[in-house]
Amino acid sequence: MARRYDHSPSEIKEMALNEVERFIRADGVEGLSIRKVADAIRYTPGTLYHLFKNRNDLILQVNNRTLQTLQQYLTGSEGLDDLAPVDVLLLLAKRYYRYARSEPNLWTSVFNHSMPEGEEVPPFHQQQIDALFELIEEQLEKVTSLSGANVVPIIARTLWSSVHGITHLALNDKLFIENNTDVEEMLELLIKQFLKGLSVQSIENSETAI
Amino acid sequence: MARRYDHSPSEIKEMALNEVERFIRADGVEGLSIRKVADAIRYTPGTLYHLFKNRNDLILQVNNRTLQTLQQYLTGSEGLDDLAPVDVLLLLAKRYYRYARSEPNLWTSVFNHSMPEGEEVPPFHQQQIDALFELIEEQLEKVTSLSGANVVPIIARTLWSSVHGITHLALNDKLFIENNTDVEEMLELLIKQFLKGLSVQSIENSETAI
DNA sequence: TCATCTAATTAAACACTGTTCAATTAGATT
DNA sequence: AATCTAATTGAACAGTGTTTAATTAGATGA
Repeated sequence: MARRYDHSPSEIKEMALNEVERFIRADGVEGLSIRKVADAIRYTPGTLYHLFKNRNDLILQVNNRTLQTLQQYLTGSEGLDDLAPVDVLLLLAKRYYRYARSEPNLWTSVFNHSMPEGEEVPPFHQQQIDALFELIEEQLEKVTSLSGANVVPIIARTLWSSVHGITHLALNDKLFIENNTDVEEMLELLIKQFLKGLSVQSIENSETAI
Repeated sequence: MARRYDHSPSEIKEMALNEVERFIRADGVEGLSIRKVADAIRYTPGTLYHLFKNRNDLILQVNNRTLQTLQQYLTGSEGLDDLAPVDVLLLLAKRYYRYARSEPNLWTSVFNHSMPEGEEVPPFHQQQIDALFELIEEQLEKVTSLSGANVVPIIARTLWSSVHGITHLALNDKLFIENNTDVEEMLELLIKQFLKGLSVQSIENSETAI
């Protein structure tokens, strides 16, 4: 059988990606099998290889979806506008962690993924990640002591990588003091101390104790 | 052929783990194949399954080795004793990052690893990770404003998770502003601001600008 | 309407993978 | 020398990603 036209190419892509997402959500990237995906949408592996470059392509596209969902999860239900920048950052950090907790396999798939040797992270994916950092930059710009500074992108990435690190270790059970460690408190600690540190610097108080 | 006694069980284990390490170092965890390991040490997969529980067991034991090496890399060549705590933390952070850069696949194997569903991180591995955090706690204890505080373990994990996060994103090319972003400067920024924030708090300056 | 063309789809093959297990056999024990 | 035991093997099972030649449904042109 050939040229069934049961579905348009983009319909098949959509169906495939939905299934890939389902498999990753349930069992992580390791639980993803092209044959199973093909079965689920009632096509064969060959058709998938016609529409996607390879397994990695499938994963990458679902990862991009996940980043979009995450972005919405972070910005959604707004009400961020009338909060102080610190509090917005705090809320974003907690939401970042909560999303990771709610979709550990999808989140892990995004951030444990790395391109096969020689291949570059495709631009559409880079942009999606940059968009995330922009949320943080936006808030940092509002902190008077930093507005207009061209260090903002670096500060944003430093702060957010830290939030990311706490989330990453917590999710992989590598953080334990006792198992009731409150991760959200750690996020609060991080953001408050880091921003306090920044404000001190800008107020020219550099040589305080330690 | 059976009961060759060419090598003792622990010799075979040692040889196997050396090969596993070689494969992970070269091609990452995905490049690891039990059959290839067996071939390399001139035994068969069955023998490996006699000495190890399964593939995950192999990985876990090499990951533990890696953590030991990392620990040595961090503490080695001493000379840390006559530095200020901040500077020790700075040095440790940079070494952490540099080690990750020098052995990206081994480092990634440790921190992207998670146990199969239902299984717990074995104690010997937990302890190895705790030992890492203790290095940080040790320095934080020396910061006068914190000595004796029972929050030290949490502060240590917060700070170190942040260092970890920066390293993690940098290693997976998810940090880019421009590709010449200086990661070590970010680590410096993080640690300095975070510690500055802490000292401000302890000096009772809580409500400074922002 | 019918032959031709084209591109979507398939089945089959290739070279792998982790894991299990019955059969073998080298060396220790009696 | 016969028996026992446990280390080691080979073969089998049930998968995996990927490539390719063959098929064929539907569009195109005569």
